[in-house]
Amino acid sequence: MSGTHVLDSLLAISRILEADQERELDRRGLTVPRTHLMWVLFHEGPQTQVHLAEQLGVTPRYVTTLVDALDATGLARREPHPTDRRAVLVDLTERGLSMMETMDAEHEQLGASLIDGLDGETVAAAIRALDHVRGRLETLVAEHEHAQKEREEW
Amino acid sequence: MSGTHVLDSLLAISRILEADQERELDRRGLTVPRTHLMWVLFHEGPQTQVHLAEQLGVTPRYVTTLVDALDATGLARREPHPTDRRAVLVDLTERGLSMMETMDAEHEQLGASLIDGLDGETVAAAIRALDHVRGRLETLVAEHEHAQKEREEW
DNA sequence: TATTGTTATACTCTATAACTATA
DNA sequence: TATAGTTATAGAGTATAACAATA
Repeated sequence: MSGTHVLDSLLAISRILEADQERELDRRGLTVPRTHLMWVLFHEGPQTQVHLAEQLGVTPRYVTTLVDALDATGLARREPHPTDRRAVLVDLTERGLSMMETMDAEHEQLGASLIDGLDGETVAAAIRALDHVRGRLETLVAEHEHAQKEREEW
Repeated sequence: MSGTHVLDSLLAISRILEADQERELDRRGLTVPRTHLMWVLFHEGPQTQVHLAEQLGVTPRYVTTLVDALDATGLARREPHPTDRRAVLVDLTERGLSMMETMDAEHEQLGASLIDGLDGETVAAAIRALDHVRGRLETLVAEHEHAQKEREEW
């Protein structure tokens, strides 16, 4: 009963966060996967496309498309890899970097404003519960993946 | 600081829930928006396409595409509207219905299993916090929308 | 021979604009 | 004239398969 309440609240919050994020990105002419790619560059520095594909959980082919789009809009660029002539290093441009800095600040601000008005104990309990839920979910997902592999073997 | 923790936990949980959901749907040959449409039919009964478009927050044109796909896979069907010959009523087939029943049960089970192992007080505090966060988010989104409208007026 | 990235192709998500049939 | 749904078109997300250049 209350478990369903927790799940439904989480799903509702997800939907709102996602919709708000998409609207904010749209306003800047960005899209979710492109921003995600820039986010990785922002936090981990220049990367090869294969590495980006792993980080983002998408195919290398799709990274080509994303980088093409970011390049065309002047947010990222390809540079030659210093030692491997097959590979390129993708990096943020000045404009891409300053955009990520702005978004990073907004992220912090949003986080603070979410718990604004809640007492410390409730926040602490919520953090405990969220961490627990996250752990449970990771276990469940692992089980699902296991079940799927078994299925695929037949 | 802890606000960012809450936000990051929520985002991480969203990502996991979404990825897991997509994998489960994929396994059944479904997609997220098609399932969402079936979910509405399951909970609210047969609907016109215009009404479905409103419920799902998409264009009527896209509902046509979704219903076409569900029809082609035998999960939903179009029926003539009893009084308005322009309109159709979309309804679940037997197979669509039983699929929704299965998913509904799994949803309940997932909810229960998420809080499995947490004491009642923590769960209560988490629910309080989540409801608060949701309210804050709704306020923020409304503010964003307001700001956007102002921008558009110039 | 294995790996990096790209060309070719295809399906799904989603929108806008124009149109048909009916209200 | 307004509304319900569809044809036409298009951009974005995403995948697989085949291929080129380089390791």
